[in-house]
Amino acid sequence: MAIDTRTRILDAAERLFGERGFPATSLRDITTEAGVNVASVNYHFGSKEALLAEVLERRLKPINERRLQLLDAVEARAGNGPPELEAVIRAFLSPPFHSRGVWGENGFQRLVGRIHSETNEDFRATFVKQFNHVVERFTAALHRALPDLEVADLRWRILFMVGSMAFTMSWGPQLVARGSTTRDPEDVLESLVLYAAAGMAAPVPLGVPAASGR
Amino acid sequence: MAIDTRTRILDAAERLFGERGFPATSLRDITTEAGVNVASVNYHFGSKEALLAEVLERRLKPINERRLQLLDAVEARAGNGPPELEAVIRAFLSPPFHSRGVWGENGFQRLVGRIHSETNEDFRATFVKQFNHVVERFTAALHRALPDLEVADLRWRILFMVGSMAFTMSWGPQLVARGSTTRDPEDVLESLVLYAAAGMAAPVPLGVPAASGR
DNA sequence: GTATGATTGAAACAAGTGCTTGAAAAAGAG
DNA sequence: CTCTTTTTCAAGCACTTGTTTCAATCATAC
Repeated sequence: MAIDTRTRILDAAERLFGERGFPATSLRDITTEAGVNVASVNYHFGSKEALLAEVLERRLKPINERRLQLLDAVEARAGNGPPELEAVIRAFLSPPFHSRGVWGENGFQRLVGRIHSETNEDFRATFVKQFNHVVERFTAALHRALPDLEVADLRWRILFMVGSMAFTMSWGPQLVARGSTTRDPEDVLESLVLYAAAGMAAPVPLGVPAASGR
Repeated sequence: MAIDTRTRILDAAERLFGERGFPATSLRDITTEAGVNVASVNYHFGSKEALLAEVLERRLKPINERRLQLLDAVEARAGNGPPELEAVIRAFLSPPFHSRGVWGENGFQRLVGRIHSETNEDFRATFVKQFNHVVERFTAALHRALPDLEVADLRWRILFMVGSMAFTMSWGPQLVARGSTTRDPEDVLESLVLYAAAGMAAPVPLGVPAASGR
């Protein structure tokens, strides 16, 4: 059955890309693990890179849809007033944490944390484009929640937040494994939300807008 | 001259690893760029992986030394009292920002952001070990600055902070290039310090220590 | 000078890469 | 059943990978 082969390839690729990285995983690794023929990857997906794109999209699409859905709810609740900061941040951060098998296991979260490193610029550009809409909506919401913060500053802080999230996805399992800290993912998410909310609301840097001396 | 060949290989490797990633960069890419023979890599370093280790150490060692030096100063200034939170964080974050050629250019910072993704577990373990001493000293200092925060929580927040830093190194240049925000590195560092300090000082999650319901 | 050791160079090594081929098998439609 | 389309398979494609070999070259000491 065709669809079964496709899914098995996607599952194996997700696990192995997450574990070893994209360039370090060969099509033979994937097809061996999936128990299918090498040629089936090119038959079903066209190329190794197209396979990666589909691995990513399969998980990211529902995550981003969920983010927007949660943001809609937060904004509806706020009416005409500014949305609540912590709620906006939670809407952004919680979906990836609740996407199945967060810690290690299927390895998808680790994969996300490393997209930047392992793909060429063209691929990255199309990947980022997928996020643009989501990022812009959240930027706007955060701007309303934090009117005193310049958008330029806000963009940096969003990058900081995404970095914390991605890094937690990548290294979190290792941190937990070493036993120096133990918490279930829900607690980690909560901790991250509080951290990010406080960071977002941090005092604005001194100096005048741009071109300020240091 | 031997030392010159070594350095040229290191420089080329640093640039290319940073730009394309470790697995995606071949020894021939490196030696071509460096203008040396392929065999010289194995002659001088032993293997591709050993080359990576030396590329990392060359930059990371002075950065970590500088971090400890700055932390010493902060702690000396604090005397017997708790060190100032923001100063501790600045001691940790500023050295990599001041290590030559921060934004893109030589690409080392980007390389750091992606170590996790592109190396096997053994390599990663030895890499992390290099950091242990630094991380432990900063964990202790932050614990004194934030006595109400449990160490388990603190470790997560340090991970968040490192994530923000690594991500800023990786994606920052791209963000700047897109023009949606412009700031010189010094301002970005300042922004990151304020963000991290606020996050660190965020209220402690509800619930009792461990095993709390959610 | 020659001898000694460290470095470089062109060429080749075996192994692995992503991808294609063309025939066999399976599935679906009439 | 037959005919057609979709899917699988073993084999092979041209090419690249990290690493090794061994003779040529360099620097230095005697």
